[in-house]
Amino acid sequence: MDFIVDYDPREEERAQQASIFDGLNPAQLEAVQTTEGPLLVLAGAGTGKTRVLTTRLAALIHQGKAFPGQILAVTFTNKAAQEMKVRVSETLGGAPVEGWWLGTFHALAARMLRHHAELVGLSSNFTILDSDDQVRLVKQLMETHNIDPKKYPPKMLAGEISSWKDKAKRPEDLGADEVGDLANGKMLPLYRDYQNRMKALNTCDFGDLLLHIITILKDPKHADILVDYHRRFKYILVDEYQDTNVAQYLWLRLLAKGSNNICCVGDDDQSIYGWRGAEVDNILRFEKDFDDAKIIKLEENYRSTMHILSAANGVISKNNNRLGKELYTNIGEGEKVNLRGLWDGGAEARWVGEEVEALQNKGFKLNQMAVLVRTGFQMREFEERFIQLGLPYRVIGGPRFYERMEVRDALAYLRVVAQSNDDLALERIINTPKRGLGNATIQILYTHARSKGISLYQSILDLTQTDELRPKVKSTLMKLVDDFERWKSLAESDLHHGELAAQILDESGYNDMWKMDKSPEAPGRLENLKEFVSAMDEFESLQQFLEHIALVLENQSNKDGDFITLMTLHGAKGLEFDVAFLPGWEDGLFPSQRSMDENGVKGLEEERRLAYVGITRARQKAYISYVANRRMYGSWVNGLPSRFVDELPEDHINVQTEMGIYSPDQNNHGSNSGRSNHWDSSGFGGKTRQSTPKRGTSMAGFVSGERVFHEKFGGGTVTHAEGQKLDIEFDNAGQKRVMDSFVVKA
DNA sequence: TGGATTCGCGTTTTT
DNA sequence: CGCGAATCCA
Repeated sequence: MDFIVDYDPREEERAQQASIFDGLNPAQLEAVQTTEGPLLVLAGAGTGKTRVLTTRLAALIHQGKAFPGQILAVTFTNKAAQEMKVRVSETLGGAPVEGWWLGTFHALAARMLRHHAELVGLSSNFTILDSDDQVRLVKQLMETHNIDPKKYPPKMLAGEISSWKDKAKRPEDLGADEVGDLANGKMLPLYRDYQNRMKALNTCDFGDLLLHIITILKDPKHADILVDYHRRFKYILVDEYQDTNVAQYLWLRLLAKGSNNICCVGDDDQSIYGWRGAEVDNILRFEKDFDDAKIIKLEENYRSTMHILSAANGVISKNNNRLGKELYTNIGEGEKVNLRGLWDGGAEARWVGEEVEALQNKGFKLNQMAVLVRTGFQMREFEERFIQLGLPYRVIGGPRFYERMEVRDALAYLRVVAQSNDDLALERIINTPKRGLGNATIQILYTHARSKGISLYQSILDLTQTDELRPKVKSTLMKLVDDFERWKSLAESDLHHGELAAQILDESGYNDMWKMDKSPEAPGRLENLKEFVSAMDEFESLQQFLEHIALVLENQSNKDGDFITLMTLHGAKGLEFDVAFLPGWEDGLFPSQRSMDENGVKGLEEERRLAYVGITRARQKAYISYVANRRMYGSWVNGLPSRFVDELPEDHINVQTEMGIYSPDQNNHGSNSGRSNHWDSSGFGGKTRQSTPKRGTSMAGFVSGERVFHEKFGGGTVTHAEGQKLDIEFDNAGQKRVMDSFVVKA
């Protein structure tokens, strides 16, 4: 059986010699050693949860309780899977971990599904669509259903379908009340068609990987399959449990019902992927579904100083929907969290730059500093400033390698070679590079394909036998299928697929297209294509490579050198830095207005968890800042300090201010200030704001050479930098009211 | 068909 | 403002 990997019996010997449990605290030890039955480990930030998981895994093997192949270790991201592999391997003295059931939900589900694909109408070489393909498919289907893409953006409808899949709902599982009247009530037929089309194309989207395998495992007709997996997996380990969606939960539950030995590790306070289907409720359900479940909390933090932890605790304690943990540390008091209000985004970037340089002089390494922003556009100002200062920085995020246009194009060629029924891939590259095959031609091909119920590729083969197409078009298409047929036979020969890819890119003219291109990105794209080809060499088959690139491939970020890191708060999860800068704490930006508008209290609480994640990234120093003026989408927007600023516990904060900027008064600026109930008013951002400023906004600007700071917001007391106090009442009708303005010397 | 121009809109991000 | 998509026009 391919999934069983023997372990080296000398491991036990090694275990005798060096205890892998050294240095674990009692709670961690208990979590590691409670190997029988369901266990939920609630582990706060920086409490060593990954260590618990890896130690546990290693211990199971060390102690001979399970072979690697009998352990299902599931993580949420590839990064986490990678880290786990490395650490387990280290603990086991360098044992290889290839072939273990250790990986992400999607990768493991895909692996299972390959064995049983025919049971859901697929063949085992199905390809995996990315979200871009999904949207294009939805868009195509919308046409046949007469759904207006202007009224209903394809992206939105694709999102709706994905969210059903996140909940493990197939079209036939959806009740009338669950469908809603989106797209004039045509969502269900659209979803049904979408699924049928996917089967015809022999593809899965990400949601399908889990959906299909759940369908199979649940089916009483295939009870033997589930029984088989139950026999295989003696232990199940799950990381980042708070990020699981319903489908992932169901999958886990189905598999865990065999041995009942399931250990989940997570932190409800760090659930920041709710917008993508994660359900914190899965943590609560755990106790219900596994009635003898044991719960262990890890609350001792080994990362941050007490002031930082207390600041984080203070903020997160404002969330009502949480299980409740209070982190503590023995590291020491440390420094208070620095809080600073500034004039605008430029000033904020300059200030951060100054602090960074000062810290460098004190011996802090750039590698141990990070600027963590809520949204990507905030990065620009920091980049500009860092460039001016000559500070080396590294931006994490942005488009991933395999999301780049040229990589996806190259991939599309290979997908057609691997599976010529992949219409979406073929459509992508049929006229890339330009071959003179425009919309009109593609429509003809599609019409033919649809009427015959065949694939695009097939319909090219058909139509090139007739005279329905213009001679020029016909010969171009014949050349194209000739090429593909040749590449397909090469793929089956023993030509290495790396070489095959290189050949395809050359012969198709794709490489030339970029060589001719004068744009500044072109050289980089060629570089990426080279990398793409060399990445292929590491895989045994084209099939394996395609799966890897769809599910696994990471951005390679060079860790060498001393760089300050610039990334979003989401990207920072699981990382830690000596120094964390948290700029942009303005209401509407953070917490994000949209999150609050769309998801109300739930959205706000998720934003608050994001704040918690942000603060707890810092080991020694945290800097929080907000500005009065920020440039967004080309125009100036004025903001108030985030409500999270108000929530920072005073005792752990070192408040700094700058001219013309107020700092909130802790006593009078609280929850009944009128702000907290009004996230649904369009108080911030967007076009509405400019024409009708509402309560909750302030205005600031330059008037005749002097800085004038107008207050136009309601609620509470505001202290200005100069010590003036300004009492402001808010208008219950939500009307904007200029309460006062004053002049600050420039 | 495809280059040029206007339009419209704008989190976070994993697989 | 800046980018991608839709639309226009040769």
